[in-house]
Amino acid sequence: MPSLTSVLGVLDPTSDRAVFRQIADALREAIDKGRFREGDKLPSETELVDHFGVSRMTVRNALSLLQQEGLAVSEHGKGVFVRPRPPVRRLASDRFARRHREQGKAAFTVEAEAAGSRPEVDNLEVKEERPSQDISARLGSPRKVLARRRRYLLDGRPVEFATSYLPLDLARNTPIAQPNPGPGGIYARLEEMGHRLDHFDEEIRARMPSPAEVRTLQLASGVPVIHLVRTAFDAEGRAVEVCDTVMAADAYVLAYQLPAN
Amino acid sequence: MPSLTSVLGVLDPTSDRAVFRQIADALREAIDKGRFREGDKLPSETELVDHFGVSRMTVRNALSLLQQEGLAVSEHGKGVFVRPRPPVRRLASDRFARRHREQGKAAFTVEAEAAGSRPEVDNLEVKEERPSQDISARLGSPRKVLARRRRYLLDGRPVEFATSYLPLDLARNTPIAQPNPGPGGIYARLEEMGHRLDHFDEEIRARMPSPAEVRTLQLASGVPVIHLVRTAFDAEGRAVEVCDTVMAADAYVLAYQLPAN
DNA sequence: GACACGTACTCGTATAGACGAGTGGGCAAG
DNA sequence: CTTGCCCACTCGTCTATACGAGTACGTGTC
Repeated sequence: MPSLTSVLGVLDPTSDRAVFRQIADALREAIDKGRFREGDKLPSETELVDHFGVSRMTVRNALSLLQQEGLAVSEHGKGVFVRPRPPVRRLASDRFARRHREQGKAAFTVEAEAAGSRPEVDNLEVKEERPSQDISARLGSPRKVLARRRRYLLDGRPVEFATSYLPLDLARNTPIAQPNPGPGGIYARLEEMGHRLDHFDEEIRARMPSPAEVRTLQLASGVPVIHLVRTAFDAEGRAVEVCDTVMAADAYVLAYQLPAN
Repeated sequence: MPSLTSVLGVLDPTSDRAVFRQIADALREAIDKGRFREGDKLPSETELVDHFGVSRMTVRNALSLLQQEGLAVSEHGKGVFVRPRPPVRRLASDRFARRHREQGKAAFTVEAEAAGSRPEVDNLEVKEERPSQDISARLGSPRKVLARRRRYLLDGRPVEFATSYLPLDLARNTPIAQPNPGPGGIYARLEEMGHRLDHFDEEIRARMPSPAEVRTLQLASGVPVIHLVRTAFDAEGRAVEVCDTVMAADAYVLAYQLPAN
């Protein structure tokens, strides 16, 4: 195996760049050049201390930088590893087209199985509650809403946490208030109930996760979340559902098609 | 002014939660509750050291956590501040509709001025180059492409860095190869040249920025980027342009409208 | 008043040391 | 062979100290 010097080079003591940044640069470059590949173990803190002749805190600063950048993950007792790129789930903009609703299975399940992954849904919760100000405004200020919460996993890994909100007067005592709303999901039920869906508005933000989100999505540090809020409108222009979704950003690509006219 | 204890509480020595996490929790809670507001200065490291009775490194670990979460920013020589939420630029999915192209000014300029901000474009670069593998595949494998790079700023703050790629056979010796392609931008020129635009495909990812992106977008730590790749197709189904855009995630909300059928 | 300077405060960087805790392999006892 | 333990190695947390560098402000000089 090649010497650390040939892989990482040495420090430039004349540089005004902070030592821990130089070390981070060296590691980043080695990763970019493929000297360390996805899942590979980086040199241990002790090895880096010996190689660069610096204190351990300096090395840890460097490694911490790489983790903030999402390039590396540390595992207690094992080492620091080049962060593997998980398989990406692609969300196409036609995923809510009526033709997809008419089959039966949930969209998430169908797509995941087509991609060769094992889908799971957990943390199911359906309850009535008072809406937050934001949700309330989007739904036309209902006094109470039905909230449907669930978490989606691929091959055991949580990738998405979503909550649907529906005005209570619309959802109470319907299949939508059941844990399993039946084939085609709540959009199919809404249409059966006479709310022909017209269009969806989606708003997309990206940000760093809250500590709670880190827990429920088991996020590595340096992984942002995509926050998507979708509002469903029926043919009369009424907002009939708002779906608030937080996704692990390293697991998703969102795809949209826009007409040019 | 209230005592630090009433704002931040005290440590729980019996807790198994790491001290620096407890300190971060206390600060986070105080921020959430509005005890510290946007732009407010947090207690200095020294004050926190005195208040919690811990060493400075522990306090710095806590503050560093908040910065990674995007909740705080530090300024050398001044202090650590609650990160202000910059005004958000909203990108609607109809922003490339033909009717918007027919006026004249660049979309960015028009929107920014409408929102009361001062728009700027800089770092203009137009050159011919060999496409990367990804760009090449999206454009139908041209040997060379015209690359148009520019950076967008709002009120002096960089918010977006974009590169447009066009097959060279299509763009060479046209207004598109000029630094300023004229009213309506390159999409207007493409249509004048007979490439009637049919639709756009957009792919959206979110991730942490590279060090180079941190520089060009002057990103605070804890701010992800939104990476958007748009491909423009003409009526014959040919990909005539790919636009690769990196946006400061805290400056943008992307909005899309999807039909339900 | 304008300017230079010193000083106190801020965060940034780095060192050295200590102990805790998770992991995995080897070795010895059963 | 299996089980259980120990040990070596890993990263996690925390202390204590030191100096550098950017900022703000007051003070004294011109």
